[in-house]
Amino acid sequence: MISNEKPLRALLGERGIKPTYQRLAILAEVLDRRSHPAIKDLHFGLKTKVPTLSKTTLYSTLELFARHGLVRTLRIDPVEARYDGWTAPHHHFHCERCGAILDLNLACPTGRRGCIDGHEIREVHGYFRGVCRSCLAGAASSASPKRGAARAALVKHPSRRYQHA
Amino acid sequence: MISNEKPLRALLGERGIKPTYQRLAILAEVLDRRSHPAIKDLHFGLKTKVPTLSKTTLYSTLELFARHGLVRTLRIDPVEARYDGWTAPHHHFHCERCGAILDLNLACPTGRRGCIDGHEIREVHGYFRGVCRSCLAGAASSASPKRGAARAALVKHPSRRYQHA
DNA sequence: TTTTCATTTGAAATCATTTCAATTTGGATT
DNA sequence: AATCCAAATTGAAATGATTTCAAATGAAAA
Repeated sequence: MISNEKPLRALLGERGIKPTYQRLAILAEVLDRRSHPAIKDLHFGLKTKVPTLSKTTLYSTLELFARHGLVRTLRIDPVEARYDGWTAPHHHFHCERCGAILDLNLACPTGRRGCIDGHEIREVHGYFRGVCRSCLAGAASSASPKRGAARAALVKHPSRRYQHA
Repeated sequence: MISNEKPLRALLGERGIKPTYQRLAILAEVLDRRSHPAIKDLHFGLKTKVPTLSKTTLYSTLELFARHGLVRTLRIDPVEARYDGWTAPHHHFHCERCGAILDLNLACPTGRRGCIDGHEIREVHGYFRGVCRSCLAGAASSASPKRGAARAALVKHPSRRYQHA
């Protein structure tokens, strides 16, 4: 019952990852989302399709995927890891008001690899922080996120932490 | 008993921050370190000078400093926040072996401010991850850090998490 | 001195992440 | 189909950074 199952199986197969039901579902979910979901968002989103799915499996599976370049782990949110199914080089913006993480179109050496100062570069992240367009437009009100440098409120499709009750 | 106290007082004074003994000590410590210490490192490093210093004070004080541009909060280490007393725009490299965070000399728009795609940019971070020069040189052995994507061992001046017992 | 207000403190709570042992699964073999 | 085995999954417990909170302290003003 996983939509688009064929190409997903292929994606895993190419990397020698056994295509279990959970893995296919997780991969489908993370590739389908543009909002850079956190573990708990994926857990919530998958609970209908895979009711028994544990967070432990989510953690280990996403680490597996990241290791094989299927997803990127974003550490821009101080509270929790966010996952990105779009692996082409691009930058990210984190709104400190609503917590949304947005893709940025910006020429930059995110694709840069090789060595710098003798260090072997394996990942490059351009992290921009500030207040997003919607929040600037006065979009929403206040209700402070509990942790991190972020302040005020919600809007959009952010990590659940930033949403109203 | 805080070395270099005068200029530190000035730094705080300019920003209207009351120069308490704790704040002066914390500021001195964070400015003096090149290793991007975590809270626990600062706590450890200050315990002689300020034996009663609580982590709560460290957290709140560093947040205060960050808000006033005296330090930068780095989120490149998945486990804990690291603090940087060097506020000029520059990039960072995180070694996934030993956990060290190193400054990179690299022309890049870390200084970029203003708006992108309508979002107001307040901070820019260039995060590079990989294996540092020392670790590549076969520097140290193995003893896995407990969390994060990082694997193997220690070396250098990393967050205590990555050090041998 | 007394009042007042900000700062500091330590203990407890929160919560993402990791660890771990037990269970389940699915493929291979009989 | 039944059995076996290694890998995958699970849930519960542990870990540890960070936050919350109320009480204690300190320092300046009245």
